[in-house]
Amino acid sequence: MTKNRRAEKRLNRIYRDLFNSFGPQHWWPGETSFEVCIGAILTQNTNWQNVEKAISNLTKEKLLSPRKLHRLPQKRLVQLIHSSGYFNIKAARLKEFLNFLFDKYGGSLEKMFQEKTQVLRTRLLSVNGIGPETCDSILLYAGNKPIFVIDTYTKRILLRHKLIKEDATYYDIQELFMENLSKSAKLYNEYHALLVRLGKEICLKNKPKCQICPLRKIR
DNA sequence: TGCCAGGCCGGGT
DNA sequence: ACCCGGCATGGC
Repeated sequence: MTKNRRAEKRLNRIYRDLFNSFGPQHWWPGETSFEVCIGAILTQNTNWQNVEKAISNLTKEKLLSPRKLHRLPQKRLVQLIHSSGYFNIKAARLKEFLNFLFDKYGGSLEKMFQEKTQVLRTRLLSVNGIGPETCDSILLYAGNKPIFVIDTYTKRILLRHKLIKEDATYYDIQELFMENLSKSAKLYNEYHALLVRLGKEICLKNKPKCQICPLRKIR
């Protein structure tokens, strides 16, 4: 996929329409970079509301730091993140991430993000439990790196606009955005947040002719 | 009530 | 190289 004037125009128009309609989304809805990393893992295939409860438990217990979570027994972690669902597997994934963070960067996110982005991306993807979306969410929303995040909402919306085909992969879709938009973390941040907002605002499955959609093509 | 939510892994073809 | 079952809660 190379730069494509038509795609460029449509993607910019979609962004403009969404921003005009919804305004800035102030993403990621987390306080610190570390909280973003934890949230990115906890929200895998899970409603954000359930994740917020889990994060709020960790906050209350003052456990929301790499060192504290690294030391916390996994059984206790399972209890605290119970509301986020898949608690056993997610506790293990959080531990995998923390082990990685301490092994490679002495537990410092700051050090981790000093790594060259592409190198860090490859390394994060090798952590068990971190796939493309979780990895890119960490890079963009915790590390402020210009990497576009793709999720199910994004794919669904682009399908409706016929900007991609059904069989497009994560990387196909990511390339479409990154080849055709200016390489800006701020833009990627807001754009993806707006797509999620749109995905939540309208029910694409049950309301095929939603009236409130700001994008005329999504009905 | 049943369906869905800001995925990813591992085993089977 | 795909395909699919499993993982689990809380809200509507």
